[in-house]
Amino acid sequence: MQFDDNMPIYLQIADRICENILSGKWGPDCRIPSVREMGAEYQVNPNTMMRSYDYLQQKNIIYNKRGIGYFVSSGSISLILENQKKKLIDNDLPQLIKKMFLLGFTRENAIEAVEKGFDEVQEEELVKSN
Amino acid sequence: MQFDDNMPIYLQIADRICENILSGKWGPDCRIPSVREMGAEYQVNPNTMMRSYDYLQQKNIIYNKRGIGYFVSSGSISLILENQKKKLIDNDLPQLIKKMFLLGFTRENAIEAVEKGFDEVQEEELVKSN
Amino acid sequence: MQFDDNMPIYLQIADRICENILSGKWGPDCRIPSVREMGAEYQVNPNTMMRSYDYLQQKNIIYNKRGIGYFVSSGSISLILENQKKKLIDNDLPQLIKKMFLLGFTRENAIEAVEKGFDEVQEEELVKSN
Amino acid sequence: MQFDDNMPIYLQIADRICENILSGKWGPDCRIPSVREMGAEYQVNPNTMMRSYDYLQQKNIIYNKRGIGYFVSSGSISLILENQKKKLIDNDLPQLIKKMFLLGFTRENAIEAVEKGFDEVQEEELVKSN
DNA sequence: GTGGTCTAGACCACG
DNA sequence: GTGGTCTAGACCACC
Repeated sequence: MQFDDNMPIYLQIADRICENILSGKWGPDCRIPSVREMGAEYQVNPNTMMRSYDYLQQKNIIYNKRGIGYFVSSGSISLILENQKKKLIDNDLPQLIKKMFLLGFTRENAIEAVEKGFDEVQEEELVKSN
Repeated sequence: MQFDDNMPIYLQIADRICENILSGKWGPDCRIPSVREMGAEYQVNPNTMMRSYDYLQQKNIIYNKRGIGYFVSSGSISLILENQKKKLIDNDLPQLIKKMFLLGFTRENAIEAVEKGFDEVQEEELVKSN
Repeated sequence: MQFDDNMPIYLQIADRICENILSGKWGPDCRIPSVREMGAEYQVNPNTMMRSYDYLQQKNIIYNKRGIGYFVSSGSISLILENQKKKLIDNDLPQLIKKMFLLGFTRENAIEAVEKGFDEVQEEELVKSN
Repeated sequence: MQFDDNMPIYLQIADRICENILSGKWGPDCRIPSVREMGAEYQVNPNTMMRSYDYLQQKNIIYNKRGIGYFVSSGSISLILENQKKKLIDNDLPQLIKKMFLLGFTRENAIEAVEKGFDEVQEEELVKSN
């Protein structure tokens, strides 16, 4: 796997794990691979892997059974979505809007652009689902 | 000034300087404050300030006259802005909107969030200009 | 059974066994269930169960007849309990009370907390014995 | 410094730092020694030291200024006391009470013992303050 | 100079 | 076998 140099590897891996949970690869209370297995898969030191697990456990997305391994929490999916939503609203969106503002977009321009963008995405998804 | 912990301070300051240029505070070939003055204003280490100027100079947004100071470049700016605008509309915005869509935002939710965000930015900028 | 994450499981089980001995469920020289039976009851790995027995045997609380099973020691227990009681009154309790005092508990707070705690334990044990 | 083998070193060091804050050695917004300095003092690897700081930052007891160091949070003292109180009520006290129960203390015995212990501590502290 | 991340390898308690 | 802790040493971004 390729890693983006602008973000810690352990966070990128945590994101990947979240994706796997969201995609249904690992359901609730499913055991995820051990630190060492996962470390081998991502070609990463077990310590680094451990950090990803630590991080996810701290966020209540996975939990630990001692001597056995890590497991997906039952509420994990909603927690992940909540986290992502929070990040989007608190960081991504304001950042983009500020950029638009500085580039001379008026309030109306901005809204219009979003409406247009949304319609396109909606249509795209509609097509995909057929 | 408050800094976002997720981005280098020198880049955040560079952004602020760009804003000031865009807002017309500093016109073409206008001398901008010295590293020390600016450093004092933003309560930041002069080294950090210097990095911001370095970065902007590298981007041809400001230029340097030795022994005198830094000045706003004339032509390059609008070109850079055009590029940014294009990139924003073609990449950043659709990407974000898609993300919102996948996270369950409805068209109305999305527009509402953008309106709210825009108003906040607008107000923020108003405050800053006083 | 629920386990406390801050203590080894085998020690927690050992405690439970001690409780059962104290409560009279298993009298002196009474044979206690096999490692497998007990492991099944507590839903625990037989290895872990074995560790509990090892630990208790080492403390002379139970003894082993090869090929037959584990048995409750006769004389040693009451002596051990006496020791524990002494240690509790002389060390553990004063230490905890001092801590409470330093953390701002009043005499009334402290007594109230103990009463509440005692009632909870009592109820818990009542439930368990059913 | 001597470390207790039953607890991770990084947590023991975190406790020591808390004590130093409580004792007033490091007031609010005071910079605490760097990871490397502290690591040298406690004869511990900087990574381990970092873990202590991580832990305390996560608990909002210290905060970080990038490139400068770690600083004591303003609300640190009440946070520390709160944590300790919580730990006492949730773990230490119930554990002790259970022990007392199993050792044959009645509710009245227990309360009496606590009253006696509290009075002794109170008197002790009175003497010390003169 | 500061913290932050990563690796490599070791040891341990626990199941 | 599992995770958890610790060390040693390296490299990096940032101030």
